[in-house]
Formats: sequence, structure tokens, C-alpha cells
Amino acid sequence: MLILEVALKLPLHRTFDYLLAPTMQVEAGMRVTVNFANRRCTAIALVKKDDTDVPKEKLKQIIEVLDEHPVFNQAQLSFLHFVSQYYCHPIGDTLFTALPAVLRDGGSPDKTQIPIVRLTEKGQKLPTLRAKKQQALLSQLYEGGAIKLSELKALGFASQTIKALEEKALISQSIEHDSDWSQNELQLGEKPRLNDQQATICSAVNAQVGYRTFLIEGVTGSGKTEVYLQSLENIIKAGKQALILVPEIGLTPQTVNRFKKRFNNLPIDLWHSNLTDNERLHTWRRAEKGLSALVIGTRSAIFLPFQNLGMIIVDEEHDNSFKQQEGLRYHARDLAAFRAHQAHCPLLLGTATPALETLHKAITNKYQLVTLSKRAQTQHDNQFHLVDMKGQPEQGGFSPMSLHWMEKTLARGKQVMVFLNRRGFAPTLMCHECGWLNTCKHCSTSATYHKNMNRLVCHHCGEQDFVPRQCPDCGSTQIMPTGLGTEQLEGFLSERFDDIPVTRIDRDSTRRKGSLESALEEINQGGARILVGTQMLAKGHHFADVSLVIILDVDSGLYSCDFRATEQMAQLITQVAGRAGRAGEAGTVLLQTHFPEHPLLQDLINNGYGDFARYALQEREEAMLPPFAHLAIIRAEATNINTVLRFLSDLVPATPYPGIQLLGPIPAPLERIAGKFRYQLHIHAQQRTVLRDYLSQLARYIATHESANRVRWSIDVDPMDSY
DNA sequence: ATGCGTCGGTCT
DNA sequence: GACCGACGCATG
Repeated sequence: MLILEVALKLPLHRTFDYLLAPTMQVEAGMRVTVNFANRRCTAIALVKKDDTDVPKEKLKQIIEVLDEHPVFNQAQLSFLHFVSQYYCHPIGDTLFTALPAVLRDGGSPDKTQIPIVRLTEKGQKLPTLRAKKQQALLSQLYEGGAIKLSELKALGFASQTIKALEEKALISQSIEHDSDWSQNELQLGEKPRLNDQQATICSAVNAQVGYRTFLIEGVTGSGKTEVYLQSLENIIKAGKQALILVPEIGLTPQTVNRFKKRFNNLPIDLWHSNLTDNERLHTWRRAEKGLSALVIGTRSAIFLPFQNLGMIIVDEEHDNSFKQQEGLRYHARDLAAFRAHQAHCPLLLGTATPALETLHKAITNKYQLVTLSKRAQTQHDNQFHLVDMKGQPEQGGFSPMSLHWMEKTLARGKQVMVFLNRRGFAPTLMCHECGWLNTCKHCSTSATYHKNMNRLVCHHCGEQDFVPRQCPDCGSTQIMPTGLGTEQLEGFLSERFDDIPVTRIDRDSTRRKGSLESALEEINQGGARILVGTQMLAKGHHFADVSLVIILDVDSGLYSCDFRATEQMAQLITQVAGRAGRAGEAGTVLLQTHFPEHPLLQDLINNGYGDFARYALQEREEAMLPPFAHLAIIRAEATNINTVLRFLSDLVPATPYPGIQLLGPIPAPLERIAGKFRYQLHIHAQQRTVLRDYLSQLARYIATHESANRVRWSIDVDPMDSY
């Protein structure tokens, strides 16, 4: 009797056995179709065996083997088994999360054709055109080289622009054919000389045989990317592939072009959330066949099945977008360490502001710490100033001192960046007469007032509502916006600085495709200008003319229930500061706070992030928080509050498990979202292995004993926030 | 996840 | 007596 154990796309921590006809050729990692609960499903073959504990009469036949070659090779399978165990996530769902949608739905792996757009010979001469958009497209192709049609469209170029240029025979489209790049002579673009520090790092990386993680702690502008580029050179010369992971909004044309320019005759693929299903499959297959030399991608690129991986780089490794916040809650940076280990290759983690977890591993010599301290472009360090807000008159959220600085800076024709991590006009509406506050009907929070739309929008469930004319409680018409949002700042500043253009950058202002690009373009035209924005403004973009940065809500990071808030605020302050004063002169960073004497804040501005981080690590150690302990959260939600509470209470054992501390059930920071009550159980362990053992036991307990169907529950290992 | 059977209630 | 939704359960 032949039995095949398969994994199905289910939230169950178990696999299923099927009868396998002796004529069927199947290997682990191939897809098969089966009948499951009276439905046809695609499943992944795991193990062939000749017996099973399942009663014979229950067994069904494998209907069909879909693949000639496994969609997951052995290395990929063992990687995903590890992922499934580490994150306590069902193996089936783990495998299907890693698989491109086309293959998930049983489609063929081999029929994608992707059109590529390139300059014709005539186009190479870069003629001057009257049409602005067409000219921009030409320069993009000139700068960035041949590009997938879809990527071009993703950059905001319209079909008619492309068509117009095709008619003028300046560009052409073709279907890409596979070619083996590893035999090509490497043609390198222009490359700068490395400074001493860069050279030392590169030679350490080049000398590395096998796995090793390097943490490159380098301030903004210190030339991290150049270290990446020159380290990659050796890997590529050896005919190996490399993966470059970037944060969600880090995949800008500038970044990509830099790689394309250096390795101009190498196939470079991109991987991000805007790809179509077919493009995804295409890139997946190219990685698998070894056809791509470099893949630059966001977090899910960590699942690509490289044939011959020679290096992984994680840029801005501290960035939170590497952690998936639903389903399989993996951290791409952490998984990168496993993959690099598995592929016996180096892993480069680069950032100006290392995550405390990463820094700790470097300090304890699990990772090799290397430092880039020299700014390549500017010699001056930014000046930090703490603006004491205690007892100060406030105007639109600004202290008089901040406004004074702004006036001086703008008068010099420089740009000012104002940073506030809250979009919308005001976080709440309040009745001046009775103190009524508008709250979201479905969530335990207030809906944010958006003046432009004249609506109340809940940022958690998306519910929109009209603005009431009268207070629902007392009937007063004195309903006032309270608190600050970016939209309000924009309004205040354009009135206060009458003749100075103000640009707002946040999720609302950049929703339309291409609007971020055009805003950035406007900003880089230079001249006096005010930029207002959220986190978005802090990440990845370079603004040459900004010489003053003001951060308004520093205090929200100093006193928060989330123990990571301080770290994140420090990273933000440092990153934002790095955006200022790049053009040869020192920038100024103003931090508005009610706690100017706060020791961590003092340490940060006097001694820099590196010092702050080492101090913050001591605090973590004293409090036994990560990285000195390991956390997991069991989250559960249901419409009925008692159902959730009972579910979680049942998980707390009568006698404590050795090495494990449990806390809860406690309400999530937002107890109610979209009508569901949300509670959680915090699990705390000194030892990683203890946590892992405990969680796998717990998962099995929930699956068998609990009427777990009545709540939505999930396990979050190494949670980034407690939402 | 998802479809199925059971149970209790309501509607005609 | 038919019909409907909520709930519990098994899926190989």
C-alpha cells in the first residue's frame, strides 16, 4: 500500500494521508489534487510512506499529480518546515503563503510571458521631445535600462505615453528570453573609490566563506549602498544570485537604478506587492532557474526559491515593515538569517539605527559588528535642540521658538520638514459645552476628523461618518476639533506662512497613483518650502534643501505602554535627522517635548543613536524584556466578550509551566475593533527553546481540546506591537 | 476554511 | 409541517 502525506491550505496543525496509485510519479514538494471534505483541492506532497494510522476505509485516492518537478525543492521544504515550527503556524498555510497565487490555485508553472520595454537604437541617442511625459519615460529607460512593461506602468507612465514613443520608434517591446548571465563577462558601471572603513568591511565580507551575519551600523550618507554594491560584485562574479530585502516603501526608482547602473548587463528582478499574479510567478521561476542575478524585493521575497543563493542583504534592517502583521506573522530579517545559514552565505544587515535585538546579537558576537561613521557627502553633524514645551504658549502645535526657527530657515530659501505621526485634521471632535467626544461605533477609539472630506474616519475599521452639526448629547453647536493631525498642520502653516508653498505627505495625500512621485519632484525643485508629514516622510527619500526638521510628538514615544515605543522614536528621530542638511551644511533638528531632561532623550541627542541603544539595552535587561527574554502573544477576537475571555482563560494552566510566565487575558490596546472584542495572552520565557516547546504544546492543546471554532485566534511569535 | 447535520425557534 | 439561522463538528 502506498500512502502520500499531504498539506492542505487549512488553519489546522495537521496533515492528511491519501492513497497513492503505484503508477503515479510523485516527490515531496509537488502539487497534487485531492478530494477533501467533498471538495477538490490542491495540496502539497510531503512524505511517501507504506502505512498509516488512519482507518483504511477513510482513505481516498490522490486524483492527480500536477507537477513534473517539485514547486518546492528540499531546501525550500526544510526552510518552510522551520518557519512553520518557529511561528507555530500550520504547515499547510505556511507552504501556501510562500507559493505564488498562480501555483496556489493549481495553475501551470511554465507559461508566463512578460513584455519588456527598452530603448531602440534611435532612442539611445536620447532626443529632446516636446512632450514632458514622453521625455521622462525616455530618461527613465536611459537611466534604469530595460524594464518590465508593468514596472513602467507602476512608475506612473500611461499606456498612451508608451504607445506614442513606440510609434516614434524610440522604444520597443519584446518578450524576454532566458539567458545564462553567469557566463557573461561582468560589465560594471562607474564605481567610486571606497574610504578606509568601507574597504575594511568589503574585504571582511569578501573573505567570508560560508554563513556569517554582518551588522553594518552606518549613519545616513556614510555609503552603505556602496558597500552592498562592491560586496555583491564578488558574489556575482562567482555566478551566484543575491537577494536584497528593502522596506515596503524603500523600493524607489532611485534605489533600483543604482543597482541597475552598476550591474548594467545583469538581470535584476523586482518583487513587491504591486506585481500581478503572472509577474510573481515569472520572477519566482527566474529565481528558481537561476536566471535572475539579483532580486530586490520587500519582505515576501524571502520565500523565493533561489537556485544558487550567494548573499542576502537586508537594508534598513530595523524597519518594522519586515514583520508581517497577519496570517503567518514572520519577520523577513530573522528568516534571512536562517536562509543565509542554510545557503552557507553571508548576510548583511544595514542600518543607521539597529534594532535592539540585532544590536544585542552583534554585541554578544553572534553577529559581526562593523561601523561606518564617516559621512561621505557632508562633514557637518546635525544640531539637535530640545524645545521645552512646559508652560509655553502653543500656536497650531508649535512653540514660539519653533516658529522663529522656521521663519529664519525659510528666509534663507531653505526647506523645513515638520513631522507628526498622526494623519487627518484632528484626532477627535469634542463638544465645548458638555465634553462629548465622538467615538467610533465599532471600535474603542475616536474617529479622526478629516476636514477635506468633511467626514469622520475611523483609522482602525475605516468606517466613515458625517460630521454632526449639533452635539448628540446636549444639542450644542459648539463642536470643536481637538488635538493635532497633519492635515491641520498643513492648514495652519499655509496661513501662517502666507507665500510659502506647503506640501503634505501621508497616506491620505499620496493615495492616488503617482501623487507621491509628483510631490517629491516638486519638493526637489528646491526653494523655500514646508513639508508636513507622517512616518512616510522619514523613510527613504532624500531632500537636499531641507535644513530644519521639527518633530512635534516626541513625548508619545517617551511614555507609552509599548516597551518598543522609545526605540522606535529614537530610530525615527535619527532617520529624520539624516534627511536634513545633506548639501554641505549642518541641519538643525528641533524636538518639541515636555520632558527635555529625560535621560534617554538626552543620551540620544548628546551621544547619538549608538549610545542611546546601548543604554536602552541595559533598561531592557533590567526589565527582562526582549532581547533578554522571548515573547509571544495569543490573540483572540469574537463578537461576544465572554466567548473570548473563556477561550483565553482556559489556556492558563492551573500549575505554572516551568520557565514560562503568562499574563492575561488582557484587553488589546484597542479593545474593540469593527465590532469584535479583542483580548490577548502574553507569554514570556527566558529561553527560546522553552518558549518553542511550550507554544507547540499549546497549539496542539487548542486544536484538540478547545472549541476553538468560536473565536478567531492566532499566535504571534516575537510580536512587534501589542495590537 | 468550509460544508454538513443537528437543534430550536419561527412562519404559514 | 416546512423553513431558517446558529452552532458544533469532521475533514484522510
